[in-house]
Amino acid sequence: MKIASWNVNSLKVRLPHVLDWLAEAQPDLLGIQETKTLDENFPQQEIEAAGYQVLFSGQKTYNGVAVLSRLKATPKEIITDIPGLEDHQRRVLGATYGKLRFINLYVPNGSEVGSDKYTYKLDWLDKLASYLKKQLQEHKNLVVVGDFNIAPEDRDVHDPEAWKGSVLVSEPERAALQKLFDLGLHDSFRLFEQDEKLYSWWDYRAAAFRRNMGLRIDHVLCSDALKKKCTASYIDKEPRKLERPSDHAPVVAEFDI
DNA sequence: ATGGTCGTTGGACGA
Repeated sequence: MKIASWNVNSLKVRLPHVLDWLAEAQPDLLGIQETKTLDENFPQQEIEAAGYQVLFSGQKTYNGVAVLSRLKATPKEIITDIPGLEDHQRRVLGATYGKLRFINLYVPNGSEVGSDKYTYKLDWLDKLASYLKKQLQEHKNLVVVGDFNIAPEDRDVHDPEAWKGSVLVSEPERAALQKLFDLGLHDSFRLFEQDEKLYSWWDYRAAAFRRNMGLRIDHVLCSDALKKKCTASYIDKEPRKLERPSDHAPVVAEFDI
């Protein structure tokens, strides 16, 4: 089973790239973030025509998440919020497909360390950890994907000195992500030997992609049981090379299930 | 990483 995550930065603009990538990569499950699309405008027909069933939770202008599946199972136990977290921002979409629990997240960016948005991010991650702790007790096979807006380690940052202490890499953010790892959620990417300087996001500015000035902030996390069945994990840079790309690349993990 | 661009929107704001 092939599971992926992609922050598309507007599904309206990126739909052609998404449809091309579905045809090319053929993921079984894809979590999409930053659809920036109201549910009433969601391109459901086009995605279903590509052979995928789809769930979505959107809002105007900002945020918005969707889950695409070509599995036979009907999604159950659908959630669009973290229990106990009052949030009008559409950042969460979870569903159970057969024996697999799948949660797609668009973690808050945090803007700047010390800002209100940063506080919101840390609080959001704290509530998320409580929820995922319970989810792990209820679901042996749990996959949590998304744009986490956190680079776990310095090797996930093109220039750690320049980025030191700033949003996306700050210690409180990394501690919040580490807390998820400590619950027994594994960064699938690090289960395998990887080349150096592999990232999932590059700023649109300053020709950052061409210069590979990126961060690895998009992740596929998996529970213990799935860690044992994970056979590959990688970042597909190809869509980032296209005309009018998202600033993020799809991240992929494969499981022998 | 001085800023540098996108996307949404119709002037900023968020990332």
